[in-house]
Amino acid sequence: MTLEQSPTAPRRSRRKHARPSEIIAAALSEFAERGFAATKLDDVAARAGISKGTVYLYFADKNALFEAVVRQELLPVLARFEAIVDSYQGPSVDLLRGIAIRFEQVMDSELGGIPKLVLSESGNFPEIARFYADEVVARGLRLFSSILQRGVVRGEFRDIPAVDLMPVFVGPVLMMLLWKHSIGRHGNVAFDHRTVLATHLDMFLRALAPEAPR
Amino acid sequence: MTLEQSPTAPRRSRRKHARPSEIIAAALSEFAERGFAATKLDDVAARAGISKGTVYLYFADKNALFEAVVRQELLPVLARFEAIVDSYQGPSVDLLRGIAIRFEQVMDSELGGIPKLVLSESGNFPEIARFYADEVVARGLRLFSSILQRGVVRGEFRDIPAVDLMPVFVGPVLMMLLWKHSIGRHGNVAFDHRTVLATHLDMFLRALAPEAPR
Amino acid sequence: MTLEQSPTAPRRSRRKHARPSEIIAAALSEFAERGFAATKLDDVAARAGISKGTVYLYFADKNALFEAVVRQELLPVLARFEAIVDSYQGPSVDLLRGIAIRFEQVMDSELGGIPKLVLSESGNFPEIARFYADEVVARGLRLFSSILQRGVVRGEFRDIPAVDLMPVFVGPVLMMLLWKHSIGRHGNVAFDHRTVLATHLDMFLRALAPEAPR
Amino acid sequence: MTLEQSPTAPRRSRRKHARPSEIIAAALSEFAERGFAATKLDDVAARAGISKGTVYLYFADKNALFEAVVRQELLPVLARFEAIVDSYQGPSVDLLRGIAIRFEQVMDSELGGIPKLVLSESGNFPEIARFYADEVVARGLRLFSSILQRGVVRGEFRDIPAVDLMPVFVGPVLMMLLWKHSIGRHGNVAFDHRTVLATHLDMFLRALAPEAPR
DNA sequence: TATGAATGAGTATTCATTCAT
DNA sequence: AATGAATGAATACTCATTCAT
Repeated sequence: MTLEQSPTAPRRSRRKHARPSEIIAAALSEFAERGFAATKLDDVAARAGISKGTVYLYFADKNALFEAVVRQELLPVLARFEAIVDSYQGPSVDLLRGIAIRFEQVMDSELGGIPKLVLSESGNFPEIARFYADEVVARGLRLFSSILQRGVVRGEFRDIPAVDLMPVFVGPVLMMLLWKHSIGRHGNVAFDHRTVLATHLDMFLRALAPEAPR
Repeated sequence: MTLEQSPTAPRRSRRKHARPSEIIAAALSEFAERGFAATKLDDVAARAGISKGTVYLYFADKNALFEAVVRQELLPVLARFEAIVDSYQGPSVDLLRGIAIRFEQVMDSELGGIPKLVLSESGNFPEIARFYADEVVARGLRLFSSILQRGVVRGEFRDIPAVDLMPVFVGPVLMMLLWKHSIGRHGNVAFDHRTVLATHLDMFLRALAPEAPR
Repeated sequence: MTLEQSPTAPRRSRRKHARPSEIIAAALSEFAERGFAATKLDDVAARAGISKGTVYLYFADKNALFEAVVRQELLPVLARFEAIVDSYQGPSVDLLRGIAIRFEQVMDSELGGIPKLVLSESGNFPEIARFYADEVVARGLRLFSSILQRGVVRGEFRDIPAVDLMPVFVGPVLMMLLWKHSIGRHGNVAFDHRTVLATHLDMFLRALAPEAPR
Repeated sequence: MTLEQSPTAPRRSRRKHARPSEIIAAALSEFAERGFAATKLDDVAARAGISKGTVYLYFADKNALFEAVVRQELLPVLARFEAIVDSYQGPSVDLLRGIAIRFEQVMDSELGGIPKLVLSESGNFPEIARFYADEVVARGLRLFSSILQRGVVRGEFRDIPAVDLMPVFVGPVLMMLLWKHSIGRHGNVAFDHRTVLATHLDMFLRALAPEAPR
């Protein structure tokens, strides 16, 4: 009888605060899988284990949910990246390697769906696109720029404008990310993350190294 | 009888044959802008200058139209690339440069929207994704591989597996492409195609060059 | 065989122009019966003999339909009243009687539901209320005022401000109208239009007559 | 023990008994403003200063609340009117004047919204309509009839059937009432209660007066 | 009693698809 | 061939009602 007081009993109140993020997580999966328009709130709710109406207790409408997904998931990641760079002491080459490795980790989480989402929906959500461009990409660019500066100062890197270099650095990583969340799931072409990114990093650092002195 | 020679008569029948591709072109623009689900056939028809019902004279349904867009637009481009590579004679470095430049041209055409489209919709169109992976990417990989081989044989390139290298080569190009067709339209971050891709090519070739002999 | 060309054949094109007013008529009935919020567009469509979607070909949404019902049905009636008054020549007493009789006719048509509707929904449709106040009531007041003036000039009526007198004249008529479209349909109290309004008119004219000279 | 004498303790239990009528008052305002279907129980609860769930402690459902609003608010008023008439001694003309004045007072209270409500919702609540017709209107008619009788007996009024006369007497009053609670809130037509009703009463009594003997 | 989180039936609205002209 | 009016299935969103706390 007393066993009925199982540890899951206070489900209601405990879940209350978890709800928004549970919903966001479910929504991210669905949006990334099908895109905004093709995602049914019914499915989001089902995946979150709640009913349709409950979604509306926490988000005004489908758009607001979408925006929450993009905004709330990305910023913490960026902040973590910035913290790492700020506190780092050793050689810039290792810093860049560390960043690349963490990128891979993000890629393997559900978070990896967000870039695909923003890309796909920027036509329908100009504000999200602007947010992403100004808050994520621009911030990422500053971060990348500071890493480069550091390397240049320390004589480890050639001095190339960060705006021109970032797409070169990010492009292959992003491509693998998108690949994994879209086409890569089907068909028979198999890229191997590890070796691709290792190759990329090797090439990138090799090409960034200062000219060998004669 | 003589009326048949009116100047408008031939225009009609001429258009008759152009219709499908006019519709495909219109559909590509709309799909790329909004995604499959959010695109209304009304808008496609309007953009093609015809009525909604007419679309159904040429395409069974919206899905068929989408598949036609992806299939019919891409294959000719690929074929052209293959022809170029097959007939090329000079140094591999120049070949790679030439490919990169043509890539940029594709990027600037409406065709650039297709990768974004396939990416976005692969969750909803597994067949398209498979088609793209197997017919486009795999074929592109073979092409890229043959260029690399050529360079290796001629002593111009280091010998690195094409599967690992292609994402490194394509990633930055694709990224600029996607950027241009999505986020880049909004916000204040401005990448410059020319310099980014020039930087990329320079870095790539530099890193691919054989080790300088001591 | 040739009989197939029955006179109902061109149903499609003939109805096209009739559709909006058919829908408005159906909507008036439903709105008047149940009120705006409780009316289902499905029911409106069914009553008009069309499908739900068709309503949206002619009206942007439920609100627009409601506004069309109120606006398009009332103005013609008002105009007819004004025309009658303008062209009338005889004694003002008879004019007033004529007006009252026509009022009764309106009452017996579906149009009678509109005042009830405007009344009921003025809280939710301030614009409709304003339109009704300024375009219908104010115009009616001017009309009533001109009739009164006429009578005063001709020595038939005492001189009482129209703003104060109109509710006295209209109130009983309106009450019978509302009664008929609402409570009167239920319960066991039976007012008889004819005698009530005859009594009203008699009382009104009697009270409006100039003091008998001593 | 002594804590029970805290000043807040009695307030609570005092309110406990007031709750239903507080809810009814709040509901009346909301129903009158928006109609039954468009009224949200959330808003009623908020206006009553309680939570939505609490409404269900006192009323089975929204319908029951609506019926309570109409039933419980009207009957006491009617009873008061009847008491006044029963105990009145003086001239019938003054009685009628007194009734009219009290009518005005009711008009200015929230109670004035009830007729509008019953009118608007009689289509959806036949029982309410029947109740109103049989319990309120019929009873009012009896009341009015007894006043008339009194006047006729005393030689103050002409003898006109009450069924025909009541709408003439009530119509203008009701119209001002409805006006105030609906259209009159918007637009620029301004009727002045006092003078309109004074005019009405004057006209009515003048027309009801017996023919002057020659 | 009182709360307010959760539910899901009910509706407005959209849009791919059909088909009479 | 081409049209565009008509359809109705599909889906976002609301809100009365329930119930664990």
